[in-house]
Amino acid sequence: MVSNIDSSQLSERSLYLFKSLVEHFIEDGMPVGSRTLARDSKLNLSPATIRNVMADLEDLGLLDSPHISAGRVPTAKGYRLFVDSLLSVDDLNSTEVDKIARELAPKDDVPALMQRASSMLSDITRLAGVVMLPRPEQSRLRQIEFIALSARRILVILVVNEREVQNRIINTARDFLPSELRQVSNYLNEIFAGKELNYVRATILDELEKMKEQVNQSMQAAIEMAQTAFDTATAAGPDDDLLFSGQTNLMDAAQLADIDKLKKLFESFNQKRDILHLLEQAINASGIQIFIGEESGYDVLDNYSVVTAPYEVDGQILGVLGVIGPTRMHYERVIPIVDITARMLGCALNTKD
Amino acid sequence: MVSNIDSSQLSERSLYLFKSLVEHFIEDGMPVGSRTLARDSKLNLSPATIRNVMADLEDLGLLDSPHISAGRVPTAKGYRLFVDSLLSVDDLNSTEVDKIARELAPKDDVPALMQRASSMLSDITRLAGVVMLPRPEQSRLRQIEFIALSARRILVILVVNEREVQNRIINTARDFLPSELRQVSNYLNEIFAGKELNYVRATILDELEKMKEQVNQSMQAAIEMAQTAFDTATAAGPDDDLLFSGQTNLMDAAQLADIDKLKKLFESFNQKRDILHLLEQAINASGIQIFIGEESGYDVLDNYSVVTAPYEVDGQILGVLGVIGPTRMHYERVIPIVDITARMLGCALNTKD
DNA sequence: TTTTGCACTCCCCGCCACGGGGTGCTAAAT
DNA sequence: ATTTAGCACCCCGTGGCGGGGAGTGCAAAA
Repeated sequence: MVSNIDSSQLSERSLYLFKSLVEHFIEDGMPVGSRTLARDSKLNLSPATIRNVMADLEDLGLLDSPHISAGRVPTAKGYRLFVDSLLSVDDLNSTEVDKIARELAPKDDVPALMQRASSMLSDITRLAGVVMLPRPEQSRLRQIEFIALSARRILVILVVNEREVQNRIINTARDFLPSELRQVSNYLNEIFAGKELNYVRATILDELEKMKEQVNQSMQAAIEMAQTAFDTATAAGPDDDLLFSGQTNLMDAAQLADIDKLKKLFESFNQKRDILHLLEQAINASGIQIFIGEESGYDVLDNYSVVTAPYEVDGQILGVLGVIGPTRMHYERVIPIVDITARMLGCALNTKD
Repeated sequence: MVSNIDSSQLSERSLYLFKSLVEHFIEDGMPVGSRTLARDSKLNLSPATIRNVMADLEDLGLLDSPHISAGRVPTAKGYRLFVDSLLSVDDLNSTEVDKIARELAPKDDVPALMQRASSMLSDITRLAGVVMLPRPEQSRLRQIEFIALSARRILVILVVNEREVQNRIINTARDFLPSELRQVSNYLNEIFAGKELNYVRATILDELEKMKEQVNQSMQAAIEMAQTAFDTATAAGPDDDLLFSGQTNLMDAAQLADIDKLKKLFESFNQKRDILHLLEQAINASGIQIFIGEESGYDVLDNYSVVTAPYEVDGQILGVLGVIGPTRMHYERVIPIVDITARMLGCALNTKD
């Protein structure tokens, strides 16, 4: 982060050479030296000249050499410059766009849709895909119903956001009749309908608690049941709000040395914590967001980049999706894919409501 | 499978040596030769003698030598003999038993319990754990309810096996009043309650179809709705009936060559198909079941073993759980762990009902 | 400012030698 | 008839050595 390089600070030529170097490296993963660069770039420059330029770029922290006398390799800072200022994004080949559109047709329920979005991302990019599900804070309660399983075991059904359904089973201290349950749910629906889930939890339940003495017995029961229901509801929430797929794609080029890092990365996929935090950062900065290597602040991501885009419905951001792969990835391809997938997912979610 | 070796076909001594060889190899993963074996076994035999024995064992297909002049390594057939006749199973250290018991305390819903069982297995064995969820065939429908989301969108709730809940949203051709829905669900509950899900799908729905003309309009609606509900219900079923965990444990010892196999294995975890089939085989043979290497018939499992045990409630097998790891695993530890986890899971499921 | 020339560095590869751990076989010992 | 000793042999892993290749930095020429 310290002193990022701005493209205006460098000559046209340096930038051009830098760009081709990065492209070259992304292509075949080997440190690239002055000779190769001299050969491949249209500029008719001798290797020596290019060496000078490269030395300057190295001083600026854009390049690194694994050893003296190997070629140069882009640093995280280098990728940053490349991605921010130098990258010319591919136009997506229309069969791919079609494929995305087809897969994300709004034909079934939200979780399945999300799952397909994630698989899509990994399939097309041949990297790992990730989709962050809409955070529960943004879910509005639409309806609450109670069904008696037996006299004291009651199934609570929360309908959220028009399409999501959550269930809990709660055990009550005393028996309830079906008619009583209907009363309770009517009462709660009146209070809760349209409210935000967290708001319900944080505020309304407290208020209800306070007025508990002033209402009749049925309503007291209602309040208690609501409390238990939302209590257990909290617990189940933030567990599976990340959907990964295609992790195995990352095993492709893995060298012996990498496998250890890869293991750590996979573990952090399982724990979800780090990745979740990262995506939460991305949720606010609307538009494509790219985290390169350890600059993300999570050292499991050393040597890996994350490309994210938020998806939204009616201008309201619901979540984030993206792709995780080696820093040395084809950004020019990945970026538009992530971008368009986010848009299409937004559409798919929209038309369903 | 061709001509498995029976321990009675071999001399006491051969068996003893074979056993120590396997143990030795499991311990440190290197081919073991006559010298080492002569040194470590209490028998006072010269390496030469042991070489003779080993040559015999190799002829029987129990051992293999990676190259002439490396030590010997057990074959799948060898492991089979070892596991079937030679293995002395560890007593579980009581802190581990406690841990399992604590984690599998029946404190919450079935999916979470299953998930914890899987994590447990992988944590304690340091291998990959897998739990197969109760197959839908064995689920009895307990209750069916309809909730109106709007006039034409109806939430169907299936309560299955006392504790599982499934939801679908269906769209109807005409409007329904809540009172009408109550009628419908009463009607369907009367017919369906206690029936097996698949049976309902396969048989009852057909019968209903036939008698459709003879009943009144409400009942016709009921029949139609039941049809749609169970239609969509089928689709969602067999997707996530396997819970894996601790896959990353398998990356520990992975050599460069292994990583390719490992990738294939991980991919088959994702597709679930092969593993599912394997576990389905295990569901009938009650008790611990061990699949060694490619003898399972799935070549992704080449060099990996699967140790499984069915878990049951009231003598009724609900599913299978197990552990996947390199053929070279500590069976004497893994087996009792899988065994006891299956039992405890059974208990946990039982006390909840 | 760019290029040429040069000395230098480092990795990679093949080669060789060698030691260690193993083997099979045969002949001797028990 | 087993078991052991001895022997020749195998083959992997390591380490040292040399050369070729790719790349570098620097100084001097263009």
